Amino acid sequence: MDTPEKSQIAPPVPTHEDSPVFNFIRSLSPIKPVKSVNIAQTFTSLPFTSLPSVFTSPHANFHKNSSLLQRHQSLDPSNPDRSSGNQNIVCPNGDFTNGISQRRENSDKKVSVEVHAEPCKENSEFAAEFPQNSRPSFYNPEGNMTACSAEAESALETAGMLTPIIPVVVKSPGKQFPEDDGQEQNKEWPIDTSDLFMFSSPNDAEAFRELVQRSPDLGTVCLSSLMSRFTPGDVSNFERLQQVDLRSREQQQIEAPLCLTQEAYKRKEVIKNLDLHNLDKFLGKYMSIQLDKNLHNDSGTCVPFDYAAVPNFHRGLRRRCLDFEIAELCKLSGGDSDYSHMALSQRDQNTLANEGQLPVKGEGDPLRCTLPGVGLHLNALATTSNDYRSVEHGNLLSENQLMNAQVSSSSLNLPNSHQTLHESLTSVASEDIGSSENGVLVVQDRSQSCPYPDGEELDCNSPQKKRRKAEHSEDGACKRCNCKKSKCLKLYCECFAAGVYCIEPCACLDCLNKPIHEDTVLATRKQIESRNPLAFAPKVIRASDSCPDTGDESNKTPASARHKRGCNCKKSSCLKKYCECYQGGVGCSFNCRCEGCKNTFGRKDGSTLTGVETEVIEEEKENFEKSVVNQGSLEITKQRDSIQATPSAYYGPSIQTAYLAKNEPPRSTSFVTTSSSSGLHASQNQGKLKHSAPQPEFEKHYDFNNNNNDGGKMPEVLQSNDTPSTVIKTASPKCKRVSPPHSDFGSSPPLRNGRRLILKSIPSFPSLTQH
DNA sequence: GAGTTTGAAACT
DNA sequence: CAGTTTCAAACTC
Repeated sequence: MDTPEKSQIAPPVPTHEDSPVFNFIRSLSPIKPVKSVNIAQTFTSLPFTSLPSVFTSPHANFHKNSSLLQRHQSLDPSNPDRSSGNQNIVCPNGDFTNGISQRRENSDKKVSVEVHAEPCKENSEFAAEFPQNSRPSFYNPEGNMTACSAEAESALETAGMLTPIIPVVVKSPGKQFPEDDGQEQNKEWPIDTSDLFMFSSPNDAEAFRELVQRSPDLGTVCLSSLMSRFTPGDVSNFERLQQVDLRSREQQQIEAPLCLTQEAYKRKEVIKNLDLHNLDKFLGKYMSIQLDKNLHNDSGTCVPFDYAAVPNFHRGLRRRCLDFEIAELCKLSGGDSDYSHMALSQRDQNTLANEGQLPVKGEGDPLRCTLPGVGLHLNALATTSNDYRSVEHGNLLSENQLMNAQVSSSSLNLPNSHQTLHESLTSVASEDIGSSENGVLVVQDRSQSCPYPDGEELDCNSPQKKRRKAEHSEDGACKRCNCKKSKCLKLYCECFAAGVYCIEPCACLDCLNKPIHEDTVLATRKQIESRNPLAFAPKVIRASDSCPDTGDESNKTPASARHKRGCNCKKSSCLKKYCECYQGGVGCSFNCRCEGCKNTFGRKDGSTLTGVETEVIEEEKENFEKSVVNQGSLEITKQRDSIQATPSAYYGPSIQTAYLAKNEPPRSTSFVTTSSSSGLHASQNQGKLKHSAPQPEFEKHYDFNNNNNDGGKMPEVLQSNDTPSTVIKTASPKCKRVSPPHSDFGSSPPLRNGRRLILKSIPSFPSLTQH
């Protein structure tokens, strides 16, 4: 336990009154270390000039949960004695428990109070999982940390701190941490140092913290800056992570100040239930980078978090999409697992739950101010009002994403436990990372971030804006509805149909498509899916840009895709957006039952356009494509998102089993994936499919008698990504379209160009059915 | 902005 | 499963 180093660093302190801790405590005169609300405490002697803005955030109360309270000497210049002599504290027994330590740098410049947590047996597995290179390093590189439990505790108690102090961690860099030698019974999680002090107001507390953060040369202080803006759940998980990390800390010659709020401690049981694998990695890397940045910046000064510089976490995946699914997912994974605190503080979540979305307040955050539709992002955070079960998939951030985005966030929305989700998200290319007002990280699809160029406020009530909205809201992006009677619980509602919650820009009435009505939404969704398993599937199955065997540029045109079910236009000639094919930018196919089809993207009859007609149509097409720019990639993204964020694998049925359930042989196929998406998509999809349903079963329920392609051979796509495949029945409730396999497409212009429709994957779609 | 048209969704 | 109704988006004025 006791190592020579420890003795050298921190000789025992004879008495409590004379102990460095006691002196240190006394030096903190501005703060009366008495837990009594009756005692007015001031911070007047501290040179902070303004209240930290952070306190206006939802984390305003977070000082209670702040993990680390550290002070620089300069905090209290009136106590010169603090700077005298080395006052390292040695933990007499060196037990690796918890505690408070006074820390003094060799340079005698830094003093900090740190709370350490012991390694936790229950976390040992995480230690193994946690990559060494991603372990957090919240340490001052040169810091020699020692700690004392008994002394510190006694001293603090002597000083009048009534808050129980928990045993202490002793650790010096390079020292061996003793194994958890049977002290489990004594194990308690350290309390928040904030609890050791009473501030006259939260502002004081925060000001104190802020002040500490400004200490120019106290690198580790930055940690408090970081930690102070975590949600309690973040902190608790982070602490847990650190506990895990303690075991191997000696290998890295580092040590971390551990911090754990009482609240977090109370949540220990909850934390225990979490699979923090992803969290660990995420937090580890994130913190590593953050702290490394903070601790090792060139100037040697603490780098405050720049909220404005925080990229938008909400861009990248799906906005409010799939809240339904995640809610369901959480339910499936055990409703008692509290994922919520990983994403939002309770306060935040309450706000969310009550409003269906987070209030859009961009104060102090230019980014948020300027981001149109930020509410959309926040919508992604939709949670249940009670248990916060919902965590948007988009919240799952891969460490890669985080790293790439150079995260500088104050608070973390921690990923949930689903490794698969995590993995799937790591491959999302179009993600940015940002933070909400609450610092909640949300990943959102860029394409769904309503990127109105002028940053104009969304107003779906304006026809022009509506139109533009539509342009930007293809395939579920930025859906905004105007429902009056459907309560946004029918497919009439674009939001609902797109699998997203309605948000502020919606002009719907009596909307039930909100997180607070999650149960209703889910139930309705299930009901609809029971009627039509593909009801929430992408309507347009887009061709891949990676069709290897064609190289035909036209393959990338909308004509290479098809509406999964086809249209039924009578009067619009498939030339207006009434036509779903046209709206989706795809040509009509034999699946369509339209009359007088003049779809410029491809007529149902496959008639060839020539001469002027072609030119006109091409022009039209061009214009259209401008309006749905990136739609192709969007579609891919969407499909990928669908798979990633709400893969049917997570819930069950979906397409793979849909037909099985109906015992219907799949017939023609509007549901054709034309070498859909990218290989990524395909591969992922396949992977997911494997998860949810045995491949053979999947194959069994689709008609692969593709006449024009493989003559009924099993599509290779099911074996590899490059295989042509075929047609899948659309699963329209009414089976409206039963087209013969696909010579149809062969006759259509796109196919005539040599494109082959390849069933690379079945776009996933939300399926809530539990299995 | 109000009214109309349109076709999908829902219902019978 | 066809016919009808409902619905909301698209469109027109």
